[in-house]
Amino acid sequence: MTDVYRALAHPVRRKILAMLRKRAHTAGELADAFDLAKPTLSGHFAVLREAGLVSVERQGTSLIYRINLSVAEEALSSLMNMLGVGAPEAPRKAASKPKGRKS
Amino acid sequence: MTDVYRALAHPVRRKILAMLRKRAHTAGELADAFDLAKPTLSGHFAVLREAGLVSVERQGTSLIYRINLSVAEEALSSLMNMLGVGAPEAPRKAASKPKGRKS
DNA sequence: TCGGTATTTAGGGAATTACCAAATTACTGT
DNA sequence: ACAGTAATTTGGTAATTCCCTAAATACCGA
Repeated sequence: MTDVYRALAHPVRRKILAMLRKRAHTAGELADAFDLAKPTLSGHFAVLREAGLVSVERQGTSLIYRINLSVAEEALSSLMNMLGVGAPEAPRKAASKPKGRKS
Repeated sequence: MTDVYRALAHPVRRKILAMLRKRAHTAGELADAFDLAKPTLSGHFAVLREAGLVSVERQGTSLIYRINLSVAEEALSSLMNMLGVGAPEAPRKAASKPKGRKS
């Protein structure tokens, strides 16, 4: 679980996950979305892979990255459990945003 | 938000938050729960403070730490939003089976 | 004000992270 | 086999993280 939080701790990696949530992307497509060298992005991909947050499949010369939602949701569950807020198992209704009553 | 994820990325800090969810603790009580030197724990407290995840109040010679649930829940919301979990606009994409986990 | 308790700050070392350019691997079409 | 495209690995440096011991700060009671 530490690997997952660590992976989420970098803004570039969070943006990669957000892009992958919409659809799968090749490594090159993802790399083009950032103003960083490709080896740098390749390193970020490796962190996401090691956390289990993405999976990869070769297609010709390209590598297709996909988000692994079940792992990401586990992190979410763990966080919710730590905070003692409602579980995601049965989100029947749209969860309204918490209104903050303590402060 | 990066500060919050960064703070969550260390197991000691996550355990501190879990302890604080049950009740407020002094710095010394928290430090006693770990096999680490007190200055090390003090550093972890500082990371949590800078992320806004905890607040602190002096009471005599002790410092009382409390979890700041609203900030933690904001991180939760952000994560849920990033994953599209519990959100009204879930993508209806048929998830193709990712067969290979090459690693 | 002095001594004791609680906690942080200062300073330093080992390990990790983030970034880049250059080299390498994997695949495809000819 | 050769050249071209896609992506990773290698090797290097600067910045950051994590942990420690020692010193400083804040508070309290006598």
